[in-house]
Amino acid sequence: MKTKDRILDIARSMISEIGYHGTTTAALAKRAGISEGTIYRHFENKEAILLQILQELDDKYSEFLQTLRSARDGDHGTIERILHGHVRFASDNLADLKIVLSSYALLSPSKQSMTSVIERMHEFFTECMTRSMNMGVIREVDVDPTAKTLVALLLGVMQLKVYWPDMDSDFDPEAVQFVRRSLVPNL
Amino acid sequence: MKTKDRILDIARSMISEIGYHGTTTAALAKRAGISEGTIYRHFENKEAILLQILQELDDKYSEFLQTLRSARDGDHGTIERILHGHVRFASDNLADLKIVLSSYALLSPSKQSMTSVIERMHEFFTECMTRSMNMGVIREVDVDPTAKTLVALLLGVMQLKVYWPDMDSDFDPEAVQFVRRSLVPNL
Amino acid sequence: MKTKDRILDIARSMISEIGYHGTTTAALAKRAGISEGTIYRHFENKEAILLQILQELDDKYSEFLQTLRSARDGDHGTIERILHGHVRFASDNLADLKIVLSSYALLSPSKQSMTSVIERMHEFFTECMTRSMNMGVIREVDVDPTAKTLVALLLGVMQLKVYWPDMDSDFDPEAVQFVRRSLVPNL
Amino acid sequence: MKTKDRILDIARSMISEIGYHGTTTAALAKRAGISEGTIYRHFENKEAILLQILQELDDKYSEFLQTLRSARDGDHGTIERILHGHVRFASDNLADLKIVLSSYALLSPSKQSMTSVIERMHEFFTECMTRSMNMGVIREVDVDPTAKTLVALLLGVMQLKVYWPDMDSDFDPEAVQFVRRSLVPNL
DNA sequence: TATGAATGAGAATTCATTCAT
DNA sequence: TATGAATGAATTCTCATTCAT
Repeated sequence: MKTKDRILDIARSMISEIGYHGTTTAALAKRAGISEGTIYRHFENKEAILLQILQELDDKYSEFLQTLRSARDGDHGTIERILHGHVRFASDNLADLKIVLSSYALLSPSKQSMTSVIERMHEFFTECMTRSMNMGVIREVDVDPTAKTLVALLLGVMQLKVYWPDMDSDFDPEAVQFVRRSLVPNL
Repeated sequence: MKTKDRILDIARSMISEIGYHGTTTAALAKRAGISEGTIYRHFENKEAILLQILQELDDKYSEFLQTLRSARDGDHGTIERILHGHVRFASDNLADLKIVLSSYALLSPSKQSMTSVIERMHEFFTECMTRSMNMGVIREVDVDPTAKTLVALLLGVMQLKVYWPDMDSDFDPEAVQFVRRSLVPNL
Repeated sequence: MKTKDRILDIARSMISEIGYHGTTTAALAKRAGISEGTIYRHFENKEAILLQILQELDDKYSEFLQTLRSARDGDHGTIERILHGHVRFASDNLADLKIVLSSYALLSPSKQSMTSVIERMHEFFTECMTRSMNMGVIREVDVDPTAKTLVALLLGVMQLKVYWPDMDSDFDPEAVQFVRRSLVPNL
Repeated sequence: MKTKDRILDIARSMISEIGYHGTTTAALAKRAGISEGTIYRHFENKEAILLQILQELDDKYSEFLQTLRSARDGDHGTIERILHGHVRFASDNLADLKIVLSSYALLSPSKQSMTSVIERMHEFFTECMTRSMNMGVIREVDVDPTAKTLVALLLGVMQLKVYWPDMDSDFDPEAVQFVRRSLVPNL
């Protein structure tokens, strides 16, 4: 693996475990088996490492939404697919999510990144729900605040996944059922 | 106000705004109008300040649950009351929640505190839902994972409240409706 | 002596000997018998130390000019007094001058400080020469460029004093004579 | 141009603009369009680059003195020629002079180089003035200190040229006149 | 000759904590 | 209780120099 990628990899796991401030360049270099100066050949400063991690997550989410969009067909399965997809996306990117969730209050790049994800998520949900409502596969609800509710639910699910990892097992399918019961008529 | 309380107060607002690491003892002392040494008359170290803030939040939540418990009567209104109550509790303690949410990944006392709140919340929801189910006012659902789903939803709502304050207005009632539709039969 | 003054004192001698960049905060602290952190209780950063030294030199020069102005009487002695005064001022503030001369190309505060001194010196010479010419005690010369010549001469004298200290002894009086011969008629 | 010369050229302009310490090998390599390692193919270390620049200035000055010496004829024009020549030499080698003037307090090679130039200048002036005095074209003065005064004047003129470039225009001829008035009898 | 990634010693600066008054 | 000067370990970042290719 290229040195730059090794730095990113180690940084990802360290920041997700002990936070941005707890991750010192000295410790990062040591764990990556390189000298401290080498970090600065690959990144302008420590924040740039965080930035790149966040950017990559942003890109991965964009790509994920792209996939969902292209697969969406409006039939009964859509909502499940969207929710399951998001829950899965969260599982696949736990470390990155941990980083965003734990740092976005403190570091402006993190905040921007998180806000961008949230807004795109909200927009996507609004879009899907409008479609589904027009097709009659979900109840008539106030789209915007309901989309926000879904965003909140998914944010919370991620939080629990990240910080209470023991409860994973039986939780996701029920969350999806919970949403289905609320949105799909005649269940 | 006693010096100790002033320190706590300033610390609360500073930590919630700029985080635990961003809050230096020097700045804290300056804003509190005391000398740096004085902080250490009242707290063993910086972490002890955070600890006390978290403990107070913990206590406030215990008290809040107590109130909910004593008011609970199992009739149709219960779920709304619980949810509204929690949403309100979040609004009333925004600064503290911001502190927990932004620091619990990084500092073990914060993590413990958060875990304790989550567990009690989960336990409380389980309790309430079991009761309500026995009384027939909510559908038959798998209690444990559904309680987790509710915890997740509330966690997410808090997050949005804390970090996306613009969306507050129309959001809470719809979230409650969302849950009601999912849980209350024949709506 | 107060800690701040001790820092300034040691800094003055170190910077004049080994330059601004050569003077590390670590060495400065060691020689001042304090810890490195203490420096930053008294100065915002390293440059602030240099700034203060320069400011003090600036003030001393202002005061010096004030003295010269109040003592000036326009008789034959004036030119000698001004030149001798400046030469003496240079001797009395060798360390500071060494600092300005060696750093003013590189550090903007130093440059500003030096420019300010040069401009005031030039202005003062212009003033004195105009007076003296009106009184007929010096020849009719083009005042402005001649004042610049005097500034240059004094700058050069300082340089030699600073960097070729062995030649001091017999040099100053002759420099004054040199100027007298050029400016005073019928010598 | 050979790589080595390119390095020297870029180094000259960079050091004269931002100083020796400000000129990093990384920036130097970048501006020269070569890799950092290449610098060390041509120079043992960073100081060696400075050394060579100084040596070249030294050589240029030797050559310049040679020219002056061979052109000297002792008649009335000599003093003007020497002074004008030096002023011109300064103008022609501004960047190098800036380097010496700004670094000779800090780096021993620079100091040596400067001392050598000053001493040769002093020696040359002594020589010329002795000759001229014997021929009766200048007044009877104490040669050694007067030569030092001339050195000082020229040093100062260079300083002003280098650091107060706006005043150039009308200054040089007057400086020469200033010296003539002081040294040439019956003016 | 040339490269450029890697080095590591050292620089400035920060900050929680201590302690004599 | 309160002060505030002093501490010193830790942190981020720089940069001349090396060396395998």
